[in-house]
Amino acid sequence: MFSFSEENYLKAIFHLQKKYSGGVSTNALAEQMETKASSVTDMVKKLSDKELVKYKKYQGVKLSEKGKKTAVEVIRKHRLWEVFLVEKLNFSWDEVHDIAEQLEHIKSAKLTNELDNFLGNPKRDPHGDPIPDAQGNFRIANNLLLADLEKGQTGVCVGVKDSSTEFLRYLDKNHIALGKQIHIVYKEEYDKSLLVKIDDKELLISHTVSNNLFVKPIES
Amino acid sequence: MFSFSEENYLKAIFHLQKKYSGGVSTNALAEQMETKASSVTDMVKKLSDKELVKYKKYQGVKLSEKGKKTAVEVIRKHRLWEVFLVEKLNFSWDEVHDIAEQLEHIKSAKLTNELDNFLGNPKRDPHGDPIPDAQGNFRIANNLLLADLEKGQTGVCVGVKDSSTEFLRYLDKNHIALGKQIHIVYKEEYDKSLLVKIDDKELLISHTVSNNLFVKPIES
DNA sequence: AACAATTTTTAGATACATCTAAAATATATT
DNA sequence: AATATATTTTAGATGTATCTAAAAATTGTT
Ligand SMILES: [Mn+2]
Ligand SMILES: [Mn+2]
Ligand SMILES: [Mn+2]
Ligand SMILES: [Mn+2]
Repeated sequence: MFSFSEENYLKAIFHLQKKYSGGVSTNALAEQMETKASSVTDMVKKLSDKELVKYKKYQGVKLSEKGKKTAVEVIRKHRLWEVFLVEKLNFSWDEVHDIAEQLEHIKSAKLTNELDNFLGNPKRDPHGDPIPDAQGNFRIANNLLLADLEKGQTGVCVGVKDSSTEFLRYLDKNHIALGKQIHIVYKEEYDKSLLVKIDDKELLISHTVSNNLFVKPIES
Repeated sequence: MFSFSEENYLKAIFHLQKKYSGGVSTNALAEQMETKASSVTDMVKKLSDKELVKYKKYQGVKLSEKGKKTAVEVIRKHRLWEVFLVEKLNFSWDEVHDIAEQLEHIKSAKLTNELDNFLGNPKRDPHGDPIPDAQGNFRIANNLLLADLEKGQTGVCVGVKDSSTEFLRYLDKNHIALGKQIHIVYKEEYDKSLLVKIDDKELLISHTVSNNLFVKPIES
């Protein structure tokens, strides 16, 4: 099959395509992969030879159907393993990413699908990111950010956009977790900071934070 | 840490040391690793530089304490993952080895130890092989082979020496499994074949088979 | 349109793990 | 002890993934 490196590039291109829909630039990929542009060019040529991406010199890359399928399979494995680590092995949500980076490369369709069943076919990983099914379909969408809600609205926290250890620990510290209701008491126009109410306690959060929290608004 | 390749060599040396206690020869290692003697020499030099093995030209290799510790850690992971696959994910004992070959290289002490606890700290893997604890101690020994028992004796099947798919499927077909009692009705001196009784049914097995089954004799 | 700055590619090098073929060493046989 | 055979090592090559430095192409600015 494909090497770890190839799979990691495919995953990175998949994520960057959301932002750069006209084609992912060499530099953008280099930054994401924490490597040099020249290395990216080398790898992109190889992926192109294997028909995993469409690539024309100086014009960036896009995933082919085959490339997209492979990327989604890797993402599926990554997120299922994260659920396993948190649900079954007592890991906290800020500890699982690096291990999932390793586990996502294990090759066995049966393993992936049995793991999925064992975990009860979860639709989201511990950070609220959607888990594609065995056919590669994402069954839910992360729509709204907390920053998009208005004063008076309430949303249930369903995911995080930033899943860095730092952000996750900030959330833990302030008792913000997936499933919690967040009510917007006041929105400061100047810096877009929010005064919110969680578990009947008031908390002031910055736009940086509210812009990294996905919510599902509640009808009121 | 160490590369997959380095870890696989350490594991192979560990297993071969039982047979070649005076030092594992380059050719023996090459055969085990399914590679060329020249490749083995290259790798052995690298392992020696890293002080994982003791090596003198033309005299074979032995694991250092550090090398042995690393090998045992890899074996621990391999066998724990095999238990996980069989006990939790509905794999049969002849399907797990190749996947465990991948999973044994995942680097996370916490993962290994949490997995161990999750599985109830098993002492044996699905093939009856002993699983070392977090300190590297094997808590049980595979002592006797069925072929070593005499006419009239009974043993409980506790492990397999050969864990190839072919042998495991042969055992399944003949309803021989770990935990089963095997009584020796008659031993043919000419070819060492055995007439045994399992679940009150008689079965004729060859020396090849009886020499690959570990048993714990029952007092009678 | 010309020049400057940025981006991207190419050329050439390094490290790893492997190979083949040849040389060196050790072991077995007469 | 000399010779033949087997084992092991060395020398040199290949493929992958990475890097630095230089060249080429694109984009932005006067
Ligand atoms: Mn992750
Ligand atoms: Mn990865
Ligand atoms: Mn195994
Ligand atoms: Mn292995």
